[in-house]
Amino acid sequence: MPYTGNDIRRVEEKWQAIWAQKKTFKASVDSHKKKYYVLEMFPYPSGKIHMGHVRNYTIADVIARYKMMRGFNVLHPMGYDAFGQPAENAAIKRGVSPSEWTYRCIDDMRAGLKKMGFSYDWDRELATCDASYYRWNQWIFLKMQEKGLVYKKGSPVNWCPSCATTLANEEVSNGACWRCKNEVVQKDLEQWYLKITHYAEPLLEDLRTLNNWPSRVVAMQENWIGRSFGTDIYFRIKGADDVITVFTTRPDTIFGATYVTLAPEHPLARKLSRGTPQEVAVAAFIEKSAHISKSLRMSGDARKEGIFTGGYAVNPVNGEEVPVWIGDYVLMEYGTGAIMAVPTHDQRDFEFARTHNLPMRVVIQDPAHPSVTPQQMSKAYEESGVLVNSRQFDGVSNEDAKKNISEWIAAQKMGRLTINWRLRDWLISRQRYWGTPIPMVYCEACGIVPVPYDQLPVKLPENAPITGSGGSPLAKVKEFVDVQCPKCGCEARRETDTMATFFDSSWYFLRYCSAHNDKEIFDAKEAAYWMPVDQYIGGIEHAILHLLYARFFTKFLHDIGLVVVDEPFDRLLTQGMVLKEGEVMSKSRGNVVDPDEVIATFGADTLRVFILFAAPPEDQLEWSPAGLEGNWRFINRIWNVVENRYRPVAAGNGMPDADDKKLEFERNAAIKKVTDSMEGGFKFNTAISAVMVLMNAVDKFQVPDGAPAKQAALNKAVETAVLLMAPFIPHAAEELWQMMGKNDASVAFVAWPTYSDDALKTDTVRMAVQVNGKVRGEFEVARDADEAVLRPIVLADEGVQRHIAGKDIKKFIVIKNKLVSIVV
RNA sequence: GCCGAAGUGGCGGAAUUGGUAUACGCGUCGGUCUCAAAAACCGAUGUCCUCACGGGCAUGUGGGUUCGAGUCCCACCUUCGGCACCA
Repeated sequence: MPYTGNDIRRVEEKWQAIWAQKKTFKASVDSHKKKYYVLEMFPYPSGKIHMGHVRNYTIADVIARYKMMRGFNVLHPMGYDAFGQPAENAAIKRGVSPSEWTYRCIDDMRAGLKKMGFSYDWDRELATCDASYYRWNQWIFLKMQEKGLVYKKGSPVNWCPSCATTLANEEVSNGACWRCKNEVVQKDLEQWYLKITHYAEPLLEDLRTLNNWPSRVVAMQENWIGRSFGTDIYFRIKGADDVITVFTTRPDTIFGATYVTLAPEHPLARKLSRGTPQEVAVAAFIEKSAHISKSLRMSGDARKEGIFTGGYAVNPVNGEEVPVWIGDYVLMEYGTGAIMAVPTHDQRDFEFARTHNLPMRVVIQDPAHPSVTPQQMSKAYEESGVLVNSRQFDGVSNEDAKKNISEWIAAQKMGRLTINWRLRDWLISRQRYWGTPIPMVYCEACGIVPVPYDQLPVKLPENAPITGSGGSPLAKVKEFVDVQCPKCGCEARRETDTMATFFDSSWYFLRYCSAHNDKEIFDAKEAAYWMPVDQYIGGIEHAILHLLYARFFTKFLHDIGLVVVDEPFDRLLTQGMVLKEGEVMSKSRGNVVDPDEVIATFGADTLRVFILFAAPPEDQLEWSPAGLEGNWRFINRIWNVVENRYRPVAAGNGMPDADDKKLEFERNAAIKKVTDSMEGGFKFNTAISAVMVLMNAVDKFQVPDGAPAKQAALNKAVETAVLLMAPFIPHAAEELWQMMGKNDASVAFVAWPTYSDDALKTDTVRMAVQVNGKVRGEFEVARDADEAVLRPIVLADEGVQRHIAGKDIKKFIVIKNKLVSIVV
């Protein structure tokens, strides 16, 4: 009977019920067993699970189940990243409270996850919107505050008008909001920040230890943190006490600095113009720059607008007085907001200088044009060369000069060596309701006061008016806002912003270690046992955002002595997207395939096999109904063999014939191939194909009536196939294991099959013969045959003779058991 | 511009890391079974020349190393992703 519709549902539901009832996948600390922590990036509960979830979690589940069979003590938890804006949008649109909507979605997600048969320890399930979870967000915030890593400051921030909230730098991509894709604007606001920059160095350096992360993720984080070594150089203002500090990575060009450029926002920009004829024009220019959006100002074809301040600065290396300009291409937020301009050797400065008719001087000689004058140049010379016009450094290569000049400048106190980071502190306050309240209180007398630890959690009130616009909803909840100052007891008011939801997900992997601890954030001993996460799986979209924040939190919690490790995720796998007709599945495109419908016809096991077989886990995956059916057929073939050909038999003890040996070879080869595929980076597609090859051999293998030895050989091969497939098709595997009369409680913990190298050594091998690099023949010869044996056989062959007849044999190369290469 | 990943049949993709390129699956074609169809099973399937035996050409392009290159080296091309007026 084929394994179809109702049958599949019956079997899958049966085993899901058994796993739930017996808590088959409950994990607990066992110091005698080696642990393995498998984690997938937990979902935002927005409704039912989709194919992206299915792929992500199937990958994780197969790894978890494989490791169980390998004897590891596996922790495989699941939870919900439950705070966030969609819940508020749902509240506005449907009139349900964010809480109600979220918990309803969680129920739907959970049902979908259970239907897939994932091996979670459900006792560790958590949702970040539970007060039992977010109180520890507040706890971490206060700890960070205690350690000086939290501050509030007013400055220009990223503001998404459509989401009506601030955004972290990491949440802005190409000037657009990561969530709604609308344009982000700058706004001056006072906001809470976490000093992630305090960890810039270890966050960058420790990337080198993450050898099991995809190199592109490492590269992306490197780019994001963006360290550049350089030199700060002090330019005194002529006729004033002020000093302009410029940052440069090209101190070798200092003698070619013919002017200085300030960002429009630079504090000295306006000041320098005071009392000069430029004063009015400068004020107008600064005003104008302030009103141009950042993305427009930074856009590719920028025009290099600027204006002379009227002031002059002194180049410390040669005492030269150079004009100070304001240029819109200089950014206040990078370096010092001021640069020394070297138009001959920096393309941007070159364009600016040409536009505004500023002086230039060549200080690095282009070997191809040794006597070129600035007037003759059509662009800046940014390559290497020898210094000229640079006094005592003339004749030095610019590579050496970088070091020599910067050290000389530092020694002369004309500047100092410095490091600049691209990474900015993490803006975490959001003007939204559905998030963790920031545990701070404003008191007239005491200022900003942290909520004492024993008053946690600061609970999110149920009844805030949510409109999606017009400031923090919590500000309108009087009972929430009004509070006594924890310090002096006077009337005070609570902070009404909530935390960015990336705060919640920055440490959830630690909470899983003791998910229901209500005394501490987590049990340090449990965390010491389970951490780090051995294998983390999730989408590439978190390459910077979540993965950077989680690393930051882990380092902080390590530094305050709570966790042993200082990197949370040992191995990282970023799964590819699921496409249909070449496009990402999405509601707006109307090309989504509902996992439920697939499960209803073919079962979760088929869906799992399809999604793993169709492409390597990191690659994009194209949805294919035909492929899905092919994978269902494959499961059916195993099912049919167990049902129709597997017969319990007393171990036969006849001599194995050639067929038996062949089957035993295939069985061992399959074990080796599947094991290697799993160990060598979870190449599920080749693992499954190896079992397909084994099943092809099983199908060909004949068992005549009354041949117990042959029956036993077949049984052994079928049992192996079921075990090798067990991580992939957990429901069918359990059922088949039972059908074969095994009485293990669950196939999930039956030991992974092992292979013997002896069985893989056949008596004879097929070898190819090449003549002058081209394959001209094939031979079946005894294993390990050497040249003495091979030479006569090979040379006698007609096909080979045809190509070597009448020619001298120059070389006769034997690659044992593989091929013979003849050169004539 | 800088950094990262990748280019293999009609399609998804294999290739023990320098050793018989195209495993496995999908699709297509042919066959068995059937009144017929579906399902299932069996066989064929890179491409060109040849009735055939055979042979030529094929892993983005062009070179190189080697008895032997999808794999190593050099120079390109294309695609995807990240960063970017970052001084």
